[in-house]
Amino acid sequence: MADDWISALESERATMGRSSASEKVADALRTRIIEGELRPGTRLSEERIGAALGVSRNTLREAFHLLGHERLVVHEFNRGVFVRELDQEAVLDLYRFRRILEVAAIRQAASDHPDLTRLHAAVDEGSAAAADQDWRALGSANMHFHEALTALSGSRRADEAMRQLLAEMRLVFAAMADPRAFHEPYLEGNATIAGLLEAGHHDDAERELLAYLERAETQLLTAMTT
Amino acid sequence: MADDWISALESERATMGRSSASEKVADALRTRIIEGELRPGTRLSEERIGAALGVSRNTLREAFHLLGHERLVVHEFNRGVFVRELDQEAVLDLYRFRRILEVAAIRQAASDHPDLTRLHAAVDEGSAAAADQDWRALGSANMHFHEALTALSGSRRADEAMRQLLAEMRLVFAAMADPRAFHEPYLEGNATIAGLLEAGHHDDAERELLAYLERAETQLLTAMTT
DNA sequence: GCATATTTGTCCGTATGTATA
DNA sequence: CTATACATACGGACAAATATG
Repeated sequence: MADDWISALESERATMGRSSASEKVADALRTRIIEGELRPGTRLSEERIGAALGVSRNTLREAFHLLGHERLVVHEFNRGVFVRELDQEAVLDLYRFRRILEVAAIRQAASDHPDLTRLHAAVDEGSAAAADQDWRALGSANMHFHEALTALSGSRRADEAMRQLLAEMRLVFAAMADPRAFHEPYLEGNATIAGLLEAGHHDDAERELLAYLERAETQLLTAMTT
Repeated sequence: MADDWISALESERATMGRSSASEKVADALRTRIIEGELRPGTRLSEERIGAALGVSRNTLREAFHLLGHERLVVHEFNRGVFVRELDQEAVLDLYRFRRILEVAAIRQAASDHPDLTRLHAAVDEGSAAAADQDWRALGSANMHFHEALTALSGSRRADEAMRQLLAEMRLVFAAMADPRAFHEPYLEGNATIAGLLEAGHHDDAERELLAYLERAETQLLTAMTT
């Protein structure tokens, strides 16, 4: 059947005993969206999901708001809540914003000379994941790298904006056929950028990052046309 | 029959009829927060406000979520929602992020050579407000200028981030004793930046902007210590 | 520290309005 | 056009957490 995911949701009921019910519901739905189990475009019916999770519609609506805040779902008035679908224009804007945040972080690092251990840790995490051939972990490590890079800007808001942005990018990644082919090439790029920053060559690091983002963007866009 | 009123109603429908009850409630609360009528730190009781506005608690809670997304209120679990209070650290981060967004916009403008009419319009709007001695309008014009400046980056996300950021800054402005003394000096700075961009002197525009933001930031921070 | 009152978190039932087959 | 399914919104209820005396 096409909606096996709804019966799979029922197994979550046991773990949802304590603390903010709406957040628990949001967590359950978020992982299923990020894992690609809930495909973009599917409508999230209040009645059916509420019944499956054993929560009231009020609580469920609060969870929908949380996910809407993260842009993982879109709310259409009087029509319901749908898993977000990213079109090419959305991906373009995602990368425009990434360039703004990550370039600003590198330039800030040029004057601050901040600690880079988090950045190197993310590179190591990626190497380990690649060695284990765990492509999902490799994707996570890649995101951790860019989170750590953005953190160099010293702005919590920039951090949070990047976290949100990367969560949205998972919507596209989940639809990618071959996660290895997509994530693996960027492992070397991350190491290069970290090395250049460590050596104080911030201009080179910026150039490498921009080339890196350009490659990733075009690769994603061409994958979306097919 | 003279049923002109039907078409008159339909024009209303385009603007008003689209909004849900929770959005209307959020609008009402937002203006009261921005105008300073609801001071930072005050708790927004579900029961009292619900009764005052004639909406149910469920609807009111949805409105609270909307305002929470805009960071105008903070939600403390099992305690309620409060009008957000910005401390000095919050203002520091606000300005850190403004520098990132606005500097990125100017650098993008240096390569894109985009249309600057919106920017000049905001400057004119400020001049008119100053001539009318309407300091509230001057504050709005100032915000429109920075929105228009950020728009030069070409990123919708950057636009939205700046809109949110400026809405939060109103929380501090509302607490300022003398809006004239605060907003008036920046009118000249806006005109200078717009002129430098028009002339293609983007580096000078960036320097002027950074000095401008530095002044505003320290002025706000010192005003907050008293 | 305790007992009380208040307020939020959550759920339920229902009525109304809206979209779609 | 009708019928069905669904979202929106209301009001009441109770448990749990918090604030107050």
